[in-house]
Amino acid sequence: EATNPSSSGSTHSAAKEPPKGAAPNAPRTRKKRCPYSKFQIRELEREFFFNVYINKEKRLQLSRMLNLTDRQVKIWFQNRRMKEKKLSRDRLQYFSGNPLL
Amino acid sequence: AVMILRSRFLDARRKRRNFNKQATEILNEYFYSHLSNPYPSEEAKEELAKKCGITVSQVSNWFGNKRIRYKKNIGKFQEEANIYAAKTAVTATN
DNA sequence: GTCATTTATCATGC
DNA sequence: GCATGATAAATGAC
Repeated sequence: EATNPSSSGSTHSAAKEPPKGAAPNAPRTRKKRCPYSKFQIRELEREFFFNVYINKEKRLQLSRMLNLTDRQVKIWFQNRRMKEKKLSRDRLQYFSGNPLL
Repeated sequence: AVMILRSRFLDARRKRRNFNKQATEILNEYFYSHLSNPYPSEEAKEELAKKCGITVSQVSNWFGNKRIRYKKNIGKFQEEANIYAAKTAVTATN
């Protein structure tokens, strides 16, 4: 559980980034989805528990600690808020709409 | 008792259960009759959900999976496409 | 920022 | 063993 199953611990450095300017042709390949490690998830969840919205300062700090880009951290918080909202909707429907089985 | 329900709810999300045949029929019917634009509106999703006895989120999941899996291998779904095309053709003539 | 979506991955059914 | 439904990263519209 301690180590990162995703190779090399870095989820972005090895990934493809748009060429710095060498190739004007831009077939910007979508970044391959890379599941985060347990450690990364735990730290992200820990910060999410404190505040659902993360400021830029803590975001940069977290991204360095977890070896993620600030963009990845930002998007993770966005997705996490959507997940929380969906969980609330499902809970509401589950406990109100159905008789207790 | 509440805790039992709560725990059951929490891990019930990824405990997959296949939809019944009738629900799959309804979803496929809509998908193949809107193959040029298989993106049901929010209202259409709600109606499909009610008819299928599932949630709107499940309808969205089904269409998301269906679109990409169809696009990724059209040939595999050709037979299925013909079946529902014929079915909608029959209902159209009636 | 939200939010529908694409894509890959996960977990289960059979 | 794949089919299938749900979830996790990533993108883009607005």
